[in-house]
Amino acid sequence: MPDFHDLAAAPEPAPVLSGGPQASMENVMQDGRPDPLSAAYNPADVESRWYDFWLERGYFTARPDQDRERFTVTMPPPNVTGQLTMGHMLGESIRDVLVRWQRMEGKDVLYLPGMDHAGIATQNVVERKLESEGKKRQDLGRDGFLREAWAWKEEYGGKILQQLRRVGVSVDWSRERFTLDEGYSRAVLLVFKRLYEKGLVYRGHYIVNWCPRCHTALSDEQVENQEVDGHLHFLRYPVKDGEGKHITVATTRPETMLGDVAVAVNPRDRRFKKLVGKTAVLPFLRREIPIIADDAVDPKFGGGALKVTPAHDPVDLELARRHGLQPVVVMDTEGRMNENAGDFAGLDRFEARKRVLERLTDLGLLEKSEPYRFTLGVCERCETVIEPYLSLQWFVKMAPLAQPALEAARRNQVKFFPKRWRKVYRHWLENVHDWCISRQLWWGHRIPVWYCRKPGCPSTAVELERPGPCWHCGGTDWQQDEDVLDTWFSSWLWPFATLGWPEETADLKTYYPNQLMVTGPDIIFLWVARMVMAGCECLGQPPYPFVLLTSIVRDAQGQKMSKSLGNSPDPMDLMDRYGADAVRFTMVYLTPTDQDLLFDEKRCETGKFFANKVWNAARLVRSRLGDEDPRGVRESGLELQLADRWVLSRLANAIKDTTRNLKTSRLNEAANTVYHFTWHEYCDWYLEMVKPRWADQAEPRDRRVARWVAWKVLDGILRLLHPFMPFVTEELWQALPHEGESLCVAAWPKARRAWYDAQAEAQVSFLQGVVVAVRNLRAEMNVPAGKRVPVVVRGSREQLDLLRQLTPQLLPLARIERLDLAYDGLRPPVAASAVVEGAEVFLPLEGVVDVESERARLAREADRLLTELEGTKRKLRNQDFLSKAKPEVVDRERQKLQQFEETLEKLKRAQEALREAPAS
RNA sequence: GGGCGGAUAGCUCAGCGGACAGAGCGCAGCCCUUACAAGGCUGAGGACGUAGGUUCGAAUCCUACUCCGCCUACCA
Repeated sequence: MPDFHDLAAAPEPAPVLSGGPQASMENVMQDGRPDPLSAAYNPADVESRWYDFWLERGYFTARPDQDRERFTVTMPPPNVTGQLTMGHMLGESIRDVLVRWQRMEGKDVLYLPGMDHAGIATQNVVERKLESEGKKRQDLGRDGFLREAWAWKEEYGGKILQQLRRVGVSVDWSRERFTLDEGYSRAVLLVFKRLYEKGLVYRGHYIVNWCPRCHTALSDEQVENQEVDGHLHFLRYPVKDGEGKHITVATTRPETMLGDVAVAVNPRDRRFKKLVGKTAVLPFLRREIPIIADDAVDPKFGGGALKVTPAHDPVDLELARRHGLQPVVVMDTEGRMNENAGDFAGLDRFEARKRVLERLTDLGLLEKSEPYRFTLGVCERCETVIEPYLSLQWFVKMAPLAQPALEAARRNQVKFFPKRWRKVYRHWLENVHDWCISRQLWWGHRIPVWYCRKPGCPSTAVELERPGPCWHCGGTDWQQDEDVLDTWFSSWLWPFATLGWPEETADLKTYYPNQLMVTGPDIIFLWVARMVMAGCECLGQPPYPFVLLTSIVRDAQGQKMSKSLGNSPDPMDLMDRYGADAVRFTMVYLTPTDQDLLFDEKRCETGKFFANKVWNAARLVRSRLGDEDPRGVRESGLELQLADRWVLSRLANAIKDTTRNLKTSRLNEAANTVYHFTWHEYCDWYLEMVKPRWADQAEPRDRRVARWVAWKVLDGILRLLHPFMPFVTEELWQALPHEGESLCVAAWPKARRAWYDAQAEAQVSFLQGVVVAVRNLRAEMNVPAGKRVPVVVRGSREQLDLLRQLTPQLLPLARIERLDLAYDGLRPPVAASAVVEGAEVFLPLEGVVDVESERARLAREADRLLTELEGTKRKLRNQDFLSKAKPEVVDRERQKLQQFEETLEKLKRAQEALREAPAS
């Protein structure tokens, strides 16, 4: 077995189950020794054991010095404030499946973990903590607060990473990164500086999304849109010298009228022709504001006139700038009306809205209020209503950065799976707005911009360190910008800043670009697109060639799982109750390729029961292996039986399908393939068929074959399953004869060409048909489950020979007492019967069976077949079908016809035979 | 307003041009058969959202519609 890691010095693996100290179960193996594998699988017991073992052996540590193909994936860094969610659980399961699979394929794997400092979220948490102590961040000052935040990070920050260990993620902890650690911070500041120098970072007064509760600006992507039922209010502004005339504007935010500087109408709107150029008088403040004409005004909306509030609306700001109008800010950073709001100063914006409406009503200036449905922006962190707010902020000019990112996708240098997300990505990049990156917070990367404080000196320096003397005035009194950078301004560097960039580290050279990104489609804009932009900008190539977008986890009602809704189970609790393997497997097994995952925790039983099934299959094989060591056995020297050839062929197919599904990112299909093969082929059929060959009285040479095949296939199953269920598979693999020291570095199985055996598959499929037919007849005829029955089969010589060969293995499968093969062509006089691939299976009645019900059953069966037959005949009578359909399709139809006719013929004879039978 | 998904068994999904439409869970019946009751066997259950069209043939391709979900947008 190839050994992919430099582990020559590693000692033998701990004999965990091979008679280890925990072997305390009462089960006894055939040879009388106690069996350490308990009858019921206990995940907690097993799962606590292996993670440290893997870590100690360094299996997860990437080795860039080795000459192997590499496979690099970075973990989307969870927030330091984080709690493991079901979304993480899914993402981590998927990533770890792929990573473990690639490791078993022999690649040099780097799965890099880390955390995000999560500016707003963390600052909120720390502020809340201070609040509970009766303190505010301002009391501590900036440095004091940061000390507090770091202390908090040290204490709680790694909690989610601890939780991830529980999941079993095979990450390289030696390369763990934090977006606020020293080297990483340097990379962030450097990118800011470089973009500034290229003119792609600029500072300016614009309308930003302001959260009055978090006291900071947000990017567009950090605002969530909610549909709300509100009102559209129609306000009347008196026209100066208008002889009592008014102009009516419509708004959902009446309080912003206090910041109005104009009323705008569409220049082509005849209704207002005479008013353009006149002056309106703003109620309360008596401010005289011009009535202007601008194309941006939609004459069909509201009354056709737009109130212009440049300090509180982006469209209005642009419009005002076109007309040289000065904005008036009427709110403070808390969302309260400020001194420009006249009598309303000091009121909260919503209170002010109420009062404005009341007083307008009193003055007869509120024309009407109509119910109106519109979208409202709320802060993604605290759900506070966002206030569009004019302020001085830093921005990234996005269009130039977007071009290479678009190009990369166009050239397929970045591919998306499922494909449709590419469109989403492209659409966003094509319409991207500039990115507001300054945040009025303390926790984060402080903006590396310095302003000379000498009065009148205009110097601004962008430097990672405090600059030397001012080149303009010679002063040294620099004031650093108070703001920090948006968290995503650091996250977008994740695929390479984690590898040491901007230093030319060995890691960077080896592991950039990464091979894969696995994340949720909800952060394509926020993160994925930006990472591609940053990768192209900083390293000249995209950070990874492939993005796998996972399902979003929702509850059974389709609602997104979230803490606030309380509809998300705690993954830790699930793992306690079902086992980490079970939850992992279930998530992957359930996740649809291109849809959200509606999750119900009860589904974890699928994984739990499956783990138990595998556990027990291994227990069986292990006990029947006796003291035989199958490892030395040469496959070529074995005389394989039909069942052996069949199961090896099925294994080959399972390996092929699982591997293909992993390659094409159909993880659920991959899980499904292993599940089905293990349970419904290996366990249900092979292990059942092989049991008689293990018996004491069985022929020793063949017993050896049966043992070897059972072991070999199980070994293959454990390998295939390991990425999905790392703990239980390692436990079992160690407990069975194995080569190498850990399953997680064992080779991914290869399907041997010689294993494929179409003939064996066809033959076993026939035998299964016979068994199922007998079971079916028994059930239909209400034969008591425990009763053994005689069975007679008529059929071709080949069919009968096949049955004869396998008779001993077949009998227990259908509780058959005696299998009579009618080489003489005789049929039992009175029997229930079924047809399998042309062969007739008889369950002689002999009082066991009710003749009437068998007649009815046969009639039903014949009826059904007749319908089929008719359909086929109809097709074959159709000239168009015969001439236009593909020849092989026509041919298949002819075969069907023949088969139906034969079967029907046999059913009829069975019916005739019963007609002569005495009623029971 | 634009865009994207979805609609198939009670539930969650697979099938995406040719044989009575499949799986898992759930349900019903029978079984504690010495790996597993976290198990085994058997079974019931479906106008493939609606209406048209293309085709020898449609759950599958096209068009329209209905209903759900998501994303996006400077009609205030």
